[in-house]
Amino acid sequence: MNIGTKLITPNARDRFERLHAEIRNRICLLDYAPGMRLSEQVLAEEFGVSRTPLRRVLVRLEGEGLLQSVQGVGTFVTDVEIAELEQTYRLRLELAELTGRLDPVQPDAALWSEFRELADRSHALIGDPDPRHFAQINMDFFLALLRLTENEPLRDISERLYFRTARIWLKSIKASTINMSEEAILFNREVDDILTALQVGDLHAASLIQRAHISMSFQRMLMGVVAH
Amino acid sequence: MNIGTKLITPNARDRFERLHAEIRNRICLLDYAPGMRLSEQVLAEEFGVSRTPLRRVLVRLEGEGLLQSVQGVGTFVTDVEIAELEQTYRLRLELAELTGRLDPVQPDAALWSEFRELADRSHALIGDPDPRHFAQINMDFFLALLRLTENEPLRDISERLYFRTARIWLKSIKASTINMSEEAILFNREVDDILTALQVGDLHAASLIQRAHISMSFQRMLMGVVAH
DNA sequence: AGCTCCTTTGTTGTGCACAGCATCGACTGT
DNA sequence: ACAGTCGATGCTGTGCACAACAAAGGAGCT
Repeated sequence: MNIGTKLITPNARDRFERLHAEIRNRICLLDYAPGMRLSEQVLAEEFGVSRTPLRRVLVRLEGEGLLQSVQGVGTFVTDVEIAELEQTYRLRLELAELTGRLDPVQPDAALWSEFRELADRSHALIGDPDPRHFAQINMDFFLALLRLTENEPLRDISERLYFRTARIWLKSIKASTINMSEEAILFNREVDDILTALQVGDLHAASLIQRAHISMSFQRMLMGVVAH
Repeated sequence: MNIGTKLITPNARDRFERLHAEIRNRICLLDYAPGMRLSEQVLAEEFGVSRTPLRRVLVRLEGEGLLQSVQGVGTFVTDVEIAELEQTYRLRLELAELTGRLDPVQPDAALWSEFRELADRSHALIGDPDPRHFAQINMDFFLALLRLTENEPLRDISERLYFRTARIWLKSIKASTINMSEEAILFNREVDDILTALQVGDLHAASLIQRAHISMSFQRMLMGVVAH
């Protein structure tokens, strides 16, 4: 069976995964902004399925804290309170460090080439600071770093928390386009610093650098919120 | 509106929560053992609903890693590989310690009375070492300790990981009934030690004690697995 | 004018019938 | 006797029609 027919004839599970990833991406990239109402019928028609399988995806996303359905009213993209956002970031700091301490694994050839690509993409970002590109690269880089640990539960919950808060970070970045270039430069420094640590095989150092940058990123985000 | 009518006329959301908690409990208390097949139709009839709302619950539980549905075959209670179990326990150790470090909050009167009740229940366990009672008390104690932090994301993921692995611990306890009494005594010591730390207001110490006991509990569990 | 009630409209939630799929067993050809 | 095939069976997945529900708007009364 080639790839073409696989795309044309997806079984139930694959279709579910596709829809899930697609809608999650739209939420995380702010195509669906926090507070926005989603129509089950419209989404179902767009994806060419009935409401039933689509609802399954929405239920999953509700379990992940990205959506909330209210009978008779609608399905809404969740927002994140500043208090909970701070708690999540403090937790993510600790988890980032754990990534370098629990079941760390040296990157293989495939992961290295992915890191190199990410470095190129992030460099290109300085000249063209598009918020959406920025968010996508940031997400890809985070997910790539997660592959440096073999601890699957740790990966799961780190991913979960990232998807829950990344869009709020993106929202604050978009709110102040002046800081976009500066933010892109700082992100490039983060990527370079972490890759340097990885090149000498010090995964724990890499995770500490990541931790520091997450912390600073959140501080800048708070500044931005206060300034506006 | 009194409680009676509320129980008779539950709205959709409450009903969902009830079914979710009920089935999750059955899985965690081994009423539904790992590998067992659940029938959507049988469950739906038992709870007096159609398959549709029940399936919503099952989808959520699948997202939490407790179930897995396969088209044409059935819905199965998941098992946990020994490798993943070890990873999860190592992660839970760290999270337990974080509970005492991130947003700790002193227990209020209600929580204190709950702790006293738990101490009584765990003492009663020594004379009557029933695995199911043991599991229920262990779970209630864990959830009570979680209320010592105000960090909601931390509570969420800790709960999640607990529900995922608690049943495996219970399974290994049930496999060797000889160790039940000994295990109950050790659990009582854990409760007493932690409550002692809480009485002097040292939440971080309490979390470190919990961490130590989780670690030792897992070690004993590995011994039991090797012995059988 | 302002308030109340009711109707209308659009949404998510539910029940049911059927499709898709995997498994098992019987049947048939060799 | 045996292997392969085909059909029966029972499961989850899907589509559709309708119920439950909440919000908005208008009619009618004070």
